[in-house]
Amino acid sequence: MKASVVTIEPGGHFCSDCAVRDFAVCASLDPAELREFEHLGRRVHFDGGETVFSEEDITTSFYNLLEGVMRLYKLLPDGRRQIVGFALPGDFLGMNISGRHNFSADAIGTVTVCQFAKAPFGRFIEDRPHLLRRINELAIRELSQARDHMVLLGRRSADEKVATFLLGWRERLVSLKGSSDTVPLPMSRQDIADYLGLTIETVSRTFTKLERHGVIEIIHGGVSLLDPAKVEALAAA
Amino acid sequence: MKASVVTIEPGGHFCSDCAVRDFAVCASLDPAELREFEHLGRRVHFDGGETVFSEEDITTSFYNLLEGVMRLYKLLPDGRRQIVGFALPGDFLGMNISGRHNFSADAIGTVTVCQFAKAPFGRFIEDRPHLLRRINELAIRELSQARDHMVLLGRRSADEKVATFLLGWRERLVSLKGSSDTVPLPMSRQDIADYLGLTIETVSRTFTKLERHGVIEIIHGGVSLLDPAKVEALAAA
DNA sequence: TCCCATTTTTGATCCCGATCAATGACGTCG
DNA sequence: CGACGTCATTGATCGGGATCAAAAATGGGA
Repeated sequence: MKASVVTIEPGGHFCSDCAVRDFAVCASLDPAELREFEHLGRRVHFDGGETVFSEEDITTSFYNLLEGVMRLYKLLPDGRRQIVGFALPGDFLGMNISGRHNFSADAIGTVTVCQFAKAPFGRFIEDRPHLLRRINELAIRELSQARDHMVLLGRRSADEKVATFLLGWRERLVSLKGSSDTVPLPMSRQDIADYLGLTIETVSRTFTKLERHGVIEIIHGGVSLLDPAKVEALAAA
Repeated sequence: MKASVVTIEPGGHFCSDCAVRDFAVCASLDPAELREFEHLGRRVHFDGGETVFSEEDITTSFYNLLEGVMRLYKLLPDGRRQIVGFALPGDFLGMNISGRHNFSADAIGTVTVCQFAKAPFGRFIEDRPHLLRRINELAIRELSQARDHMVLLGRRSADEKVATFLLGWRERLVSLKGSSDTVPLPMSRQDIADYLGLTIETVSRTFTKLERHGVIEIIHGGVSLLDPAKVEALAAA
């Protein structure tokens, strides 16, 4: 994990043709507000493996993910890692009440974020309840996902975990890029293991087992769901 | 789990002398608003074991817990249960975006809630951004707790889980009732197991082991922390 | 192209926590 | 008070997933 070397894009970007305009926080803003909002955020790039912010860092910015995938995780003092989620375009990161981030966030592959300084963003929200409502909506959705993930971590077997992960990840990609039985997996096996509360070996073995049974095909950078119904049956169990 | 037979208190309750006035959602309301707010909620009692609302039920009310403890949980189709949290006085329940509750909630022992019909409550929030901000704050705090719990479920050993649970539960009680090394545990061993992603036997054995080592004393309806530092050491590991 | 570092897969073995089973401790009701 | 139902504890055994170890695949970079 190297130091976070960011590159700042020159100007010339407009919220109105932003890729996540319609489903990120900014979806709640009207065209006039959007022009004002535009001045608050700036696009920043991160390379794969770079850390965007760390747990316990004082929060100075919020982030709107525009492109790429991020892993969000917490570490125990002895180095054990739990990935609490993967962020995709449209996800809004950095909200907290302690003034510090409560998890770390790394880029997986190249990432583009829209970065907002905390204070100006806070002032902008102040008299725009619809934006606050939007943020609240996103928080509540995340909370629901977090609870689902607790069930997975606490009560599901390795097979169920992997099957549930594949379906859930596919579902999220579907809503971004449309339906497909080919599921790209930009994250490493170790990332998947740390997300599912397993070891890398168990994840690898489970993938291999699913492939042997003709349920999936392991392809470069992802898997292909040969028998989606079977995957769903495994996840439902 | 019997049918939820509720008893509705007669009138005569005032938000101004409500026990949770200062730290629940209503903490964000000024005295004038509070008088209006008063008409929206009504106090309802539940006996131990009664279900206040169920996962997948259409949300018709929100709840502000006034007295008692609740278990919040999700069930898998085959009956496995994951408790996603315990609610204490001041906790606000029922927010969701799907229009359905995404977990079930039972009373553990006798419980009093302040129940709000969804529509009037929604209307009341509409032009009161400070209340919305308060709700958002509570959601974000819960999200942070949810992430902490994911780390526990995915990456901690049984001993660590139990020690972390005891400390976390004590901490929550401290902020309600003040400090004490005696930790009341109103929930059953099965509840604790389903919260920690363990079996009842493992929870029981871990308690016994901690007692044998002189770390805790198991008392009627709870435990006493004989060596809090040792418990913290176990939880930190 | 080959080399070397990293990641993934596969194999062998172990152990923590689950499961199966029985006993003990309460509380409640007749 | 004693019988019974529920919950908690304890014991014996099992097994899923972890750990330890090595081989295979992948991917840059010179």
